Amino acid sequence: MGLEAYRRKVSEAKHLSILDAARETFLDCGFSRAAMADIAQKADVSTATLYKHFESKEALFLAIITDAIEQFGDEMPTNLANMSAEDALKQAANHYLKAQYEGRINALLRVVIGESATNPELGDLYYKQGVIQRNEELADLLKQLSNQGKIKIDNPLRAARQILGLVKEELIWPAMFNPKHDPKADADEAISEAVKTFLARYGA
Amino acid sequence: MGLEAYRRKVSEAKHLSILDAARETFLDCGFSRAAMADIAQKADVSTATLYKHFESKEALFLAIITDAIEQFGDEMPTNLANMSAEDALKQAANHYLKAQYEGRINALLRVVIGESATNPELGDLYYKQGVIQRNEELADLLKQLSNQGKIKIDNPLRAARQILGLVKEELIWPAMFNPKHDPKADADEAISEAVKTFLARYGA
Amino acid sequence: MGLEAYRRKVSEAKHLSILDAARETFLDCGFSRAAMADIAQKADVSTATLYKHFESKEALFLAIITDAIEQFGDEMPTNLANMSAEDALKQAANHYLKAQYEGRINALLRVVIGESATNPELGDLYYKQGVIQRNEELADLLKQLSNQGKIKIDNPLRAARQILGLVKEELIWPAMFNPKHDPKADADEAISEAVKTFLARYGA
Amino acid sequence: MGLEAYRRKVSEAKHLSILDAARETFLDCGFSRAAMADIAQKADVSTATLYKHFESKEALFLAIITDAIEQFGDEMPTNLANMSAEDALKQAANHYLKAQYEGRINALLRVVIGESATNPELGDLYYKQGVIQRNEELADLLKQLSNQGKIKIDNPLRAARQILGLVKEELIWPAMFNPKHDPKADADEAISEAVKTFLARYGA
DNA sequence: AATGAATGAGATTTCATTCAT
DNA sequence: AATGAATGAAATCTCATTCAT
Repeated sequence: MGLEAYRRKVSEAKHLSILDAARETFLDCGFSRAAMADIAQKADVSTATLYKHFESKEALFLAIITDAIEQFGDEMPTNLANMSAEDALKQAANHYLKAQYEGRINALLRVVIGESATNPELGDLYYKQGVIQRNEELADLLKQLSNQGKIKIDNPLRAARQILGLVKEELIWPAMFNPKHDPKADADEAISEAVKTFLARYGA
Repeated sequence: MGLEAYRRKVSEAKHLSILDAARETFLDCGFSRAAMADIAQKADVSTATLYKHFESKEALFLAIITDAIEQFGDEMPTNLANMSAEDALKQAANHYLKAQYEGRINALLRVVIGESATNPELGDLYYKQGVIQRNEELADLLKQLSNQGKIKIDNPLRAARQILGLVKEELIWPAMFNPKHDPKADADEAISEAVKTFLARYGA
Repeated sequence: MGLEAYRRKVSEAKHLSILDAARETFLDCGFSRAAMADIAQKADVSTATLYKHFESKEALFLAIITDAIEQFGDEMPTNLANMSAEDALKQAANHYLKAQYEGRINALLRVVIGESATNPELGDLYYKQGVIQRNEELADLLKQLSNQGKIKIDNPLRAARQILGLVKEELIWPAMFNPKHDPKADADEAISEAVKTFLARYGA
Repeated sequence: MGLEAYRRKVSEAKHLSILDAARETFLDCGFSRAAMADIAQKADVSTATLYKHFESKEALFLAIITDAIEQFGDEMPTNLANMSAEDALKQAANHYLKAQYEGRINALLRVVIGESATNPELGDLYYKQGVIQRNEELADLLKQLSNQGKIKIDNPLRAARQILGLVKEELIWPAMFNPKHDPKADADEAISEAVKTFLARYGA
């Protein structure tokens, strides 16, 4: 079915172009300020077409969030366990940072947090799939390091939260208030200090 | 001028009542969803009066934020230096938590973060006055504890950020995504663990 | 309170002007084709003002219907019982007709009937308040005539429906399909014939 | 041309399926609320095909009405003249009722009446072909009964309207306001009473 | 011939802000 | 000074109709 395949291809292209435009708009403007007409224009379709693809502004927003969440997890490097604890932690932190800034996850976070007051299910979804799950991935790494005797940990999930807390406070939290925040200057030192504090307690 | 004084008093009362109503509305609904008409009704004034007191919705919102910021700092207990480092840190953390939850600072944070994408000056203001400044107050405490030989710290501001990061990750961050989050169950243990990690590095 | 009174007067004037414009528009165009913007323009107000007075298109429509229904009943002349049965019935029929055509009740009927498929409560309301109630008023007249021995009736409500059926089939039904239908030419004869048939059965 | 014949057959099948779907939709929802996309879906064709068969929504609606009108007249039983006047009239009334309710003519009527305000030609068409013509069929029956000396009538058309008016007022009119109206309970008595009044004037 | 996708035009509704008294 | 009423501009969403394949 040449026709059908062609149509599917075009439709998928439009779908992606809409998602891109919506993502950009929502992350730049937040949910309320984003206008469906603007999104349509950016995606080079009519608003009617927009509504053929997503049945409401909320549905479109949710699709953006869900999409973003689904792409989490690919970011954690896998062979960290072959390194020293210090190097593994630093590299994990760097990967995390890169994803947050280059993937505009910080911008996403701002919007989700801003909407959480009036849309708690959204906040819940993001927290469970976007926050806790990533914590667990880090906890897995810590468990491996612990099994290898490189660190000593009894509660890996809490330990994961602790090192994340140390890193986020310096490198993520400021970006919540400033969309142009650039962590480059502070990153290495902040990560290094976070790891130092972490290992002061958990180092073997 | 008894009459003039009376009028001023009434006007000030209205001003406060507007601020209260606006605060409640903005924190519940976020900036965009909050309606000036609702605020006026809650404050028991007309919309026209609202605009006599605040020239725009943005100005009103800014006043709320500024007000909130001004009331920071009253929360840090003063005589912590007479305690053990552990107790002082725990008590400071508890005070911080109490202010965040009882004063609805978490709700404020959600809104400010949500607005920071489109209103960076606001984010900047809040971050400088509302975040950094409180960090510095905590840094002062750490300095005192350090001077008394109870802890060993070379960079008090970073240390302050570190303990705050440890506490916030467990007790504040979840509330960003869930307006009904209640930290009571976890608070003591989380604080205790944060202090433990902190002192593992900085304890005397 | 001069100001308050003035405002009330202006507001009531606008309210009436909106009702007039809405009535005209709904009766001319039906519910779906009537546009709130048109109604606003005809009433010389903005659409926003329209929505200050009536919270939705449906509410406005319902107000029109309710208003119309409330004005029923003033149309039945009261001293018919002093006449011959024939004259009384003829005069009642004429009054009925006049109300239907001059008051645009036929137009109202068309719209209500058209909406009844998708809005059964509306149909129910109109049937109970607008149809049955008027039947009962006519039944009262018949009862009086019967008590005076001018006619012989055991079931006044059915008799009322019967004479109304005889009249409506000739003079109202055609207007349901033709907004410009004018009954003048046929009215006298149709009424006279209806009364003749009616009295053939119920005449004393 | 076997292929062409096949195509014609398929096309005719689609035509009928469209008509069915449109009839159902229009009668359920009225003209404005009926959506062409829904009709297409119900008919299992694309909207483009819909427009190949009917050039506009109005044309499709008109086709439905015209179709319905064309099927009138098959409903009047033919051998009524062999009965007593009373039985013939009762049976004619019953047939009429059955067609109205089972054939969804009442639903059709609601829609046509609702549209007559903005589409007078439609109302005119229906009134002439759908109302007057059926009246004339009944008038024919009355003429036959009259010729047989069973009733005495000088103006058969008016007499037809009269008996129809008597019946419709009780059994059709209520259904105009209530799509779920069921006449079963009242039908026999109402018809019997209508016939009684009719024969009081016209009985031989 | 048939279709799924696309859209322009328009619908209802909302709201920050101003105006007349 | 205070207000209730008013509004322009814009938001989301719908739908009859057309187009590219």
